Amino acid sequence: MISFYLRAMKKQKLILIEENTTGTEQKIIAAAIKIFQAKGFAATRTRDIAEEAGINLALLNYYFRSKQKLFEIVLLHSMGEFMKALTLLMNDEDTSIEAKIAAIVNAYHEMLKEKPSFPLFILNELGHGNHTVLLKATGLKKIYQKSVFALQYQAEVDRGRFAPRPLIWLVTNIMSLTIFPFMASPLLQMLGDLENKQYQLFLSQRKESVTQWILHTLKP
Amino acid sequence: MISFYLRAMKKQKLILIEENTTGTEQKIIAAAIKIFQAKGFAATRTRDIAEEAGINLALLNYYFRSKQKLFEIVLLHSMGEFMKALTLLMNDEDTSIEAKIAAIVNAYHEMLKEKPSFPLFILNELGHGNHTVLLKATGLKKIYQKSVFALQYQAEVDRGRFAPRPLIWLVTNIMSLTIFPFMASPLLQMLGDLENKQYQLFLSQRKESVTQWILHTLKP
DNA sequence: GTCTATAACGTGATAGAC
DNA sequence: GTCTATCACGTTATAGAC
Repeated sequence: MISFYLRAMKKQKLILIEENTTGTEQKIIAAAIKIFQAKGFAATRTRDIAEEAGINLALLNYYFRSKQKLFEIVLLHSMGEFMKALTLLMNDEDTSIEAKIAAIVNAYHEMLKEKPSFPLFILNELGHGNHTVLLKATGLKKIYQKSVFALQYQAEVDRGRFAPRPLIWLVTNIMSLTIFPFMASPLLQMLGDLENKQYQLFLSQRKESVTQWILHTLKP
Repeated sequence: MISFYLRAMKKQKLILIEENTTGTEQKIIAAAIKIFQAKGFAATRTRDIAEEAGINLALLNYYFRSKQKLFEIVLLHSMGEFMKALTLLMNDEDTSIEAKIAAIVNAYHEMLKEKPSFPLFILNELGHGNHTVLLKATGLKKIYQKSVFALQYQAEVDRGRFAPRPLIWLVTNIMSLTIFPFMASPLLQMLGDLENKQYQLFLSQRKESVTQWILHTLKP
């Protein structure tokens, strides 16, 4: 996975790094992913990353020139992970669009159960720095606009089964309904007076309804 | 507004500060709100706040003992602003629950048009530090659980018009559908290939449908 | 209350030995 | 490639004059 994004970045001439990453390099990247995602760019100290990787601070600067460069690799990789569910499932030739939506909702739930801090990290960093360049480097837009999913959606619109709106309406609703409840868990847990386990249960029960709600938003 | 929260914090013995805030104190708080909300705790330098307030750095530490203390005031105030739309509108005796939902959706849109970075700031800081204590200090839970809105909701559930689920289901959907599109604007703008103005238009057009979608999620 | 000057500390990055 | 030691700088916080 990582090498894929390194290749993408190389194409964009954003970084100059060899693909054949050594074991140490991998360890550092893995540690950086963990710490950066948990604390964000500003609150992260390169010393923490080095410690997590079990290596020395100097070595970190030997492999990656600076904190910023290392961060860009992490952000790009995170973006890829974050979009993986979407992009992979969107190009299944054999399933209906309804089935795809259900699969995407499910995939996001599985991922966010493991990494609830994921979307907050990405959206936060995307909002702060000028990382729009990086966004484009992932080639996300193309994958999204030329997907089987997009074609199926347009076909349904043409047939009059879906309201005639740009695809972004649907994607916005899918993400809103699936991702936000994970991002806002501290707030919603407090309001609903729910313990961690109870909140997890709420989310999984809710998941069963989400796909139906999304499909309803498509009606003309 | 600020004094209200200072009073709340005083009750909780979290900070020791006089209510009769001077002009200078207000200027510092206003500056702190602006900078902290824009950049988050870690990325903010007290120097920036002092400059924004037009005063000296030492003065900032004279009024507020530390960066942390000042931040807690800002976070608590921000929480209040963020929930204001919800809590005020939830206690209108004269409107139906449907009208309340529409009003809340509208209020959030108005607020987020002005301050799009608001929710990202709050959720991010809430997720990082141990600010759960602060959350409780706002007394949000009581306002929420004992509101007219909550009573109306329960009445509709008892009458069988709404599916028998805890109120948190509804609140989660309201927030998800209204707030997330603002938080994820860099990502969604890129995917939808929309300029800033086009994206604003998308959001306002979308708003017209959101209330209906929310009402649909209530059906048994 | 408000300022200047500075202390005390933390952090990113590098020099240089091995 | 990997380490120890250290630099150079920025930042929070305080001391002390006015």
